[in-house]
Amino acid sequence: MPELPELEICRRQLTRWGAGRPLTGVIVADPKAIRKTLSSRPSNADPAGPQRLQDLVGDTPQEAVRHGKRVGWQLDDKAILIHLGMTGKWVRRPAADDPPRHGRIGLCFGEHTLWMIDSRRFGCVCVIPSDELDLALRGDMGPDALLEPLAGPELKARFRGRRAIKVALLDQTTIAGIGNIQAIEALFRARINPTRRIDQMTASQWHSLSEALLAQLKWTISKSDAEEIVYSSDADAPNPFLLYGRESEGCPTCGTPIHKEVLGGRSTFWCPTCQ
DNA sequence: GCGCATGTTAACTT
DNA sequence: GAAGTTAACATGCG
Repeated sequence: MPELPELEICRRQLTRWGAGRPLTGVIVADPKAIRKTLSSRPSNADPAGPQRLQDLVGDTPQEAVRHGKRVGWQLDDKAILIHLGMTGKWVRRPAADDPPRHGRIGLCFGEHTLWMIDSRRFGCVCVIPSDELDLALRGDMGPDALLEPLAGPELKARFRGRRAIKVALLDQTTIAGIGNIQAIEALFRARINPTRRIDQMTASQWHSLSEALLAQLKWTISKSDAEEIVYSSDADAPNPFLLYGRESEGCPTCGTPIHKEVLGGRSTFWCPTCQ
């Protein structure tokens, strides 16, 4: 379930599981998961990708890094660039196990194999030269919402046009890392209506939003971290969010039924009273 | 069978 | 052109 918090967990896990250990093998269960550039389309697969990945065997990865929803993992003179799409995640399994369901790419470190599993196949990996990693990670994205948080005035300055604030938050070129759920929850924390036009937001609202974004991300990360130390099937995990997925339930603050509406093509939830 | 899904982006429409 | 909106991608689930 990847937005910025899940990618931050992914970064920590890859580091914990593989940094400083030589890569002993790779398994390409789905060649189309390796693309020339980060792309959500399997049709953009890199024909030379499997060989490029194979060539990394023997190299040793360093600490993984992250910008927005992208993760980079530098090895000796190449780097792996990772995007998890809608349904990707990494798990660690004993090397002797069969490939997990929807396992796409396996990175072997002796006794264990790290698997990227991704049912919907929007996720991908790329193998690039190390010196291209920084540029590939950042691309034309805005500052990372967690590592480079903006105060109210700076935040306001980055938002142009008249779009609804919730739609603008999902635009990665403005701020990198905010997805649909984090946008919904942060706007509730800031008590801002998701349909509010960005050119009509007050200085006070930009300030609230700035604090709410950071608090929301940190909260989700701390929550996931505790749960994800031991990986378990996340099939029917309880919904930990205040508004997301709770249409018609009572607002946690005032009890008003939560409103759901599609904004910018994605389901959006808010409290008609508090926001 | 139908509707929906946490991301990205090509293709439309204003 | 700019800006905003929708459909499509591939697949599973309730």
